[in-house]
Amino acid sequence: MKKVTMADVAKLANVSKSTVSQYLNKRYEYMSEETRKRIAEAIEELGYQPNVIARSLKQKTTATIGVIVFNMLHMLTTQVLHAIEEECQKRGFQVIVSNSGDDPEKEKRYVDMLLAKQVDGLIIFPTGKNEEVYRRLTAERFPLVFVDRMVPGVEADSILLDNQKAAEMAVDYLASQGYDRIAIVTPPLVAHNVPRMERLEGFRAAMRKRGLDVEDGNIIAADPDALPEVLKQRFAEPKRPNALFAINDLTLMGVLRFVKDAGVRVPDEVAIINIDDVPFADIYTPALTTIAQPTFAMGKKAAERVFEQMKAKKADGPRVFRFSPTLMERTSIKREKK
Amino acid sequence: MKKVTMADVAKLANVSKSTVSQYLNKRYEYMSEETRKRIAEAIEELGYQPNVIARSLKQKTTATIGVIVFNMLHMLTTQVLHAIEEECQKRGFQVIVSNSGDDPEKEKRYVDMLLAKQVDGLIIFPTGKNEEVYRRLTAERFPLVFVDRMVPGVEADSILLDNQKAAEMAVDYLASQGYDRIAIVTPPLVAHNVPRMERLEGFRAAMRKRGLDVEDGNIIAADPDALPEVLKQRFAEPKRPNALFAINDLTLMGVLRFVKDAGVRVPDEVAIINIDDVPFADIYTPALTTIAQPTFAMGKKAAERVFEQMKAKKADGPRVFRFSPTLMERTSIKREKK
DNA sequence: TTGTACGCGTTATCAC
DNA sequence: GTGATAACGCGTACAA
Repeated sequence: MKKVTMADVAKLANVSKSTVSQYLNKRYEYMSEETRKRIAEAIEELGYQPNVIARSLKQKTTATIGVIVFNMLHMLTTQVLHAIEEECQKRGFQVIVSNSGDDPEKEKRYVDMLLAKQVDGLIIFPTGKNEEVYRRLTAERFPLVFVDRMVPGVEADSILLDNQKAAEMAVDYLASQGYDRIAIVTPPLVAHNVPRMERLEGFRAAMRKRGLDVEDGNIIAADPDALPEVLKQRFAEPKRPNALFAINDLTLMGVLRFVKDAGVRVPDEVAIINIDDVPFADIYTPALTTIAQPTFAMGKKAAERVFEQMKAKKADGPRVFRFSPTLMERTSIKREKK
Repeated sequence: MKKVTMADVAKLANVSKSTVSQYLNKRYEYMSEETRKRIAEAIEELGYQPNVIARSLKQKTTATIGVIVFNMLHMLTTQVLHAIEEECQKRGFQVIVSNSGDDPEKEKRYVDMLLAKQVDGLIIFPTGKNEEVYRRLTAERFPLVFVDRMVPGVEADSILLDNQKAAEMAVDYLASQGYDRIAIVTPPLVAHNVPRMERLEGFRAAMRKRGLDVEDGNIIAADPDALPEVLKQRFAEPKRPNALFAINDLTLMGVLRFVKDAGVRVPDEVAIINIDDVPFADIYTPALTTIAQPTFAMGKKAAERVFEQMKAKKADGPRVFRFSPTLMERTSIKREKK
């Protein structure tokens, strides 16, 4: 069934393969009205579908880009992916998605597989622990864009949230409403996780600027699962925080779990703000004030950059794109406190 | 850089392309220890990467499957996709993801594109409005699996929730706790959307079995956006429902929006249950009782079926796989009411 | 305007 | 054991 080839069409239309090829590539000027019609009919009759593989072999381009993410289940990933896919479809490209599960070994394997499949570009949500692999790519000027995290020492386009600003936004808003004992809640801090560190740094800087203390006890780092317990302990100590800044949606879940279990009232006893605009933010009680990432714009940009790199064979210098977060003011923070 | 080909390796190792090919396909018996070593070295030295495209052209198989979903942003989609990807990676396959946005035209285009790219199989979350396309596929015995929705009249493997059972589960649980005025909340009912109809049917059947009335006013169908308003009106009428059964996560959001805005207390004034285990179910107050779909198992099965179809060239008869939902008992329903 | 011949990188089939 | 040589399906000079 699928064995209909150009040759078959040519034969039926009484022309040569090359003419059919011309037709397929819309170079109609090179043929008579007559033959054009015959070819069209032949194609229709046979239900001919060009074999993209054969074309790729010749042209060394597959109209496919590879995306490797470190966690497919993250909402951010889903949304960015969605935008990437949309942007690619517009250009007739398709997307191969791979999930590294944050495992550098897997990530490396997938890069190789994707390369072997001759993808025209790569968008990676990097584990961050494969410098050599990334570098090999950039050295060859292979179209590459990092998303969400960036890799120090690797010169590639990177699409990132303006993490410092996001943290600052949180602190500023909280402080402006009169909160002074603000704690940051984060997954364990690891140096290679740039955004995490940037958010912490932004937090520190903003607190300093506002003349607020950052006590050690108010940097709460724990795995999401352990978080409720850790928070419980912290709240048993003196000088409880009166505001919690969750660094992402996962830690937010830990925070919410805690306030629910411990019966801590929001925002009366503690205010909550977080990065990532979770879908249930405004049906939650109280509605959650959040700092949203422009996920769609980020995905779109990522795709655009790959295409630009594909076009411009010369490297126009890797760039870092910082996207501004948006404060979604709701009610998990009391206004004008004090 | 990437132009290292088999010929280069062959030259460097002083053998012919065929021998290199043998080596690559691990047919070591056919060569001396000696040459084998030389080839290995040559490959290493040149950093040779086989060109999968060329191989595909010859073998007519791409180790790639295509997935077309109707809404990439749905959580169900994400989770099923994740399982599919994992299952494919195990077998060295990769996944091209396309989003139809529930637009039949787009869906059709993507099927064609994917076919042109010679994918070895297709997993589709179907719009349901492309019967001819689907049928063309099954007629050619092309490996095809439907997920989430099924298409009447098209004989293909389908991975589905046991929708009747899910609805029954909701009604049974609600009834067993003493609720009698149960309303079903759903997006607009359209005939080609099989799961939606099945859930409604299951609801009706279960109510009948329990001897409960289904008043017209208690079948609440509206677009998610309009839902809060529609519910508000319904609750202004006499004989309010004392329990709401949301058919999926989207309508659940509408329901929650409504109870929040209208200040209706859950579960005191109205109980809530829904299909789809939303991530915030147990940090919500009250914790949401839900009926979870085994998304991971469903995705895994979908992938497995494609592979089985690929293997067994003869059609072993299309099958429908019904997955049993799980009741996640939480607190949005009062126990032992009355 | 249309046809011929060759190349793309592999694999398969035979000889040697 | 190893090596020519012919496919695979399409694009493209170049010739006609």
